[in-house]
Amino acid sequence: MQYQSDRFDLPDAELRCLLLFGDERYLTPKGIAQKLNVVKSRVTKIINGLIKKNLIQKIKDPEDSRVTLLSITADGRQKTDDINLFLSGIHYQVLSNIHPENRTDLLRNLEVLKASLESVKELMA
Amino acid sequence: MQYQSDRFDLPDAELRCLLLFGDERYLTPKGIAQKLNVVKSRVTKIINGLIKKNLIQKIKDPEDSRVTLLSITADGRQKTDDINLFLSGIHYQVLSNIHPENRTDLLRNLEVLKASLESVKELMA
DNA sequence: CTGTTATAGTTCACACTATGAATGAATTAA
DNA sequence: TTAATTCATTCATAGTGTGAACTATAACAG
Repeated sequence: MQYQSDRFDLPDAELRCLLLFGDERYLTPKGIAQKLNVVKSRVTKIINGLIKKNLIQKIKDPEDSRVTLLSITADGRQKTDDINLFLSGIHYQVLSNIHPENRTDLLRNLEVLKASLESVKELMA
Repeated sequence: MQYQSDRFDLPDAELRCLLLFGDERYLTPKGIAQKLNVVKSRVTKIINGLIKKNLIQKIKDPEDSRVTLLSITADGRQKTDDINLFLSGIHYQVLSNIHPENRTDLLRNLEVLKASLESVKELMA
């Protein structure tokens, strides 16, 4: 993650947040908090950073003035495009280093590991 | 890691640091910095936390009074024993959730993934 | 032997991630 | 129309981490 921060002049959390706008037109702090799995007050700070950098903008929901609607700006769109391009490149490279005949096997094994870890996590909750 | 912190009343970094004393009798801040892969000033803080909690202690190296020798206390030893017991339990559970006939396969695949990730990391350095 | 030069550790300012309590504002429900 | 709920923000707090400046000690070179 350090790479991304340095490369794109964005703290890690802001980068992750910005990328959420690829999927949806408008996001609310509450929704972002859920997606990023952090608390709302944290989202406030992240958002402020992105607004200060002119990557997203904020309007009030006309339906319910308690809620804030966040949308990405043109600058922000440019930035996410750059980031996604970079990430795709990495993903492609990682993939190309793994022989095609090993890939399904690898994925299956990762699932096995994941399932095991999650079941232990269950036990501890 | 959150589990450990809560369970053992130790911040993550302090826990990791304390566990280093399983291997060696005396550690220096410099050596700890290398093992934890952080900067020396960070180690100073971590160490102070552990000393305050009476888990490690500090003496001056009689050979070279620039260097500080850190060693674990009885309390600290007790704590590491607890932690290691807990960790062993988890490791055992994780392992027991993975069918023995899959284990070597899993390890092999993780190596494949690791190698791939590392070679990409190389490219970017 | 004495002045560099290097090494070990600390302090401090800074940046970032994250939580939770308290607050203000708007909405919903009784 | 109160009362309860919801949304977002602010603030205090805790933690991880870096890097520059500084102190003290040790090693080295003339």
